[in-house]
Amino acid sequence: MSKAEQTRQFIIEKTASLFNKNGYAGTSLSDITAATGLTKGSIYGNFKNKEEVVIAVFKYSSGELAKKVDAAISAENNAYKQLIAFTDFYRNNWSSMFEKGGCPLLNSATEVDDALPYMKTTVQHSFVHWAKKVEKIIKLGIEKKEFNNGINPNDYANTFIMLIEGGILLSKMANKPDNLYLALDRIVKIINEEIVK
Amino acid sequence: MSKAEQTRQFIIEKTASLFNKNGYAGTSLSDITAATGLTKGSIYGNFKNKEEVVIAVFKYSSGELAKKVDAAISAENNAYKQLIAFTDFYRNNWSSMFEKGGCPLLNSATEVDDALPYMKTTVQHSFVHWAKKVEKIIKLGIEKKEFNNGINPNDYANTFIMLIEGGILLSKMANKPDNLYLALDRIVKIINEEIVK
DNA sequence: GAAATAATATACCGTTCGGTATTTTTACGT
DNA sequence: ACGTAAAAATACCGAACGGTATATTATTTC
Repeated sequence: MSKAEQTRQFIIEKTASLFNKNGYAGTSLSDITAATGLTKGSIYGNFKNKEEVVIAVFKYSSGELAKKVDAAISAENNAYKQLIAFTDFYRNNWSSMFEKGGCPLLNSATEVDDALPYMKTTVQHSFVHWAKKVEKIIKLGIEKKEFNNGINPNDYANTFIMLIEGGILLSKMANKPDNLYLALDRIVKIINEEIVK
Repeated sequence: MSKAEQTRQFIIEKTASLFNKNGYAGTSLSDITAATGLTKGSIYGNFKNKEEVVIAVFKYSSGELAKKVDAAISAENNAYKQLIAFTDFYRNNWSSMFEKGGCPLLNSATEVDDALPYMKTTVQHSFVHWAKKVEKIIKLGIEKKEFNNGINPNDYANTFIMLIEGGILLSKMANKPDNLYLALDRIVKIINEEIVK
């Protein structure tokens, strides 16, 4: 990794929670220089403008989250355990996520949809990709005869995502994980009562 | 209503969807003067600073939403019908809500929680108030023996809110109401299978 | 280790930011 | 209809904004 690539990565990592906490419009270039200890010249030597930083940071933040979720899921060897591991991931990691400003998909989605058109498709893809991941587990469960085959995997995937994002929103607001836990319990209930044979 | 009160209200109404679409940090005073046709002098004659506009606009936006939800609910005469009317409200009004930038509670919550401390408690109260409203209907249903009495009204109220906010988030991102409908269907299913006797 | 190149810092650009005295206009009570 | 008080427009403030040309300092490559 060249010096430039190192610096680029350094900027992205130091800026990630800044953007996630204060938003894209709420984070200035001076905030970025302060957080990194670098100067504007250095930032603009590695990114052509603020937009490019925003996009790179979102891809990093959502990518890191996806990687961790994937790791939790792929540690299990059947569809049921994988779905439970998926819910457990949020049960175990909400605290560190909240410290970094919450779910980057949730935060970016609300800021982006009307205000930053250049980011909207990127965030859209993240949600679709997330749903596809959950969907795939459910489809695997159906294939392996673990799960009922009359169900709609995409609907269940989206239901889980809505519950998780809603749970994060309410828990973040209340400064306690109760509602997120409630949402995760609801997901587990749905898995046991409607998905599993 | 004095001229000043009229102007104040005019500014609030014209600015509401601006803030809801572009965020508080993403909306400048020039945006406000452009939207109202007024000058900075006039804005600052009616509000002491931008913060005060932000607070007034959030109270207006969330208040208008609450009024409409209340109207939909109070048109019904029993707890079950009221809960269904609550879900139907979003089924019937998502389109106009999306045009104005989506749910002001959702949008404000994500921007506010780490960045605008002076707004956080205000938004928190809105969520609590919302949950209390739904909770009250469920409690009424229990009192009137319409609903099971072993259930936790607060948990169900929060589950519904999480599903609605998650549904709005995903539907707004996808530019179609499918997932919001899915969330609302899930709420109805819960009402029928777990709440109603 | 020196030359070439890449990366960072400096100093500055024009613009927009939130905010404010002051003047002008409008609304209102009599 | 007129005088007064309230409201809105004008013109401006310093600071911060995103961005850039140039100079300086590291880092490669031979």
